[in-house]
Amino acid sequence: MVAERLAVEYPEAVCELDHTNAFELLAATILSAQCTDARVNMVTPALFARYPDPQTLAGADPSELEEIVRSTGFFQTKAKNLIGMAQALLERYDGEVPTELDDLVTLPGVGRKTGNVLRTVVFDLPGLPVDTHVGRLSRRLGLTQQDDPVKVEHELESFLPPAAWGPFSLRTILHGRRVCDAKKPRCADCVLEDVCPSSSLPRRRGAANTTKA
DNA sequence: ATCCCGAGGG
DNA sequence: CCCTCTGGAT
Repeated sequence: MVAERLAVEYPEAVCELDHTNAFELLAATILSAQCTDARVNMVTPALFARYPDPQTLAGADPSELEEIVRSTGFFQTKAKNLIGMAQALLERYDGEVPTELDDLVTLPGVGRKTGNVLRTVVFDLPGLPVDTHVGRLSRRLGLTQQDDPVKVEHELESFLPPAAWGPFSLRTILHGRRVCDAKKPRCADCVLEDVCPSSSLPRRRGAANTTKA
């Protein structure tokens, strides 16, 4: 139900982190932690020009890399993770980005959210990235009561078909940014208002639909 | 003051 | 479970 409505509203939801291959998306997604994708897209042109592949990134000078990624926040950690990620790709994966989540999450700076982004965006494999938007909207919509992103991910995956995982995540993120933002959700402009238990709009008793998805 | 496509460590 | 890491936008 909710997933279908979002599909109608955002038919072409895409990942907005600029990239031309899996390695670039991996680096961009590592930088996206607690940072807007627009900000990430401001630094990645210089990043990819200076370090176009795992070989060059693995040998990067930490302070030079820190200056390039500084404006994305957590810059010391992110620079260290980017170098470690590139070294791990060379040492353990022949310089290629792995496709299995269990492999992806062994890379420095890569957790389930980042791994699932890679799977659904560049590998066309099942992956449900649960970021702050997906967690917040899933709770507001009554799709889960969980707070832990891993538990949210598993609960959503239990009633959504694998082919819908990625698109649901991308559309939920778009809806979270445009309409259902953290501070002041615009319920009057929301296509899910009639089925949302958290809607701030007046509504007659019992009008909210309780079925999931 | 609060949030942004989090992850790692204790 | 908690805490820390960080800058930019609103």
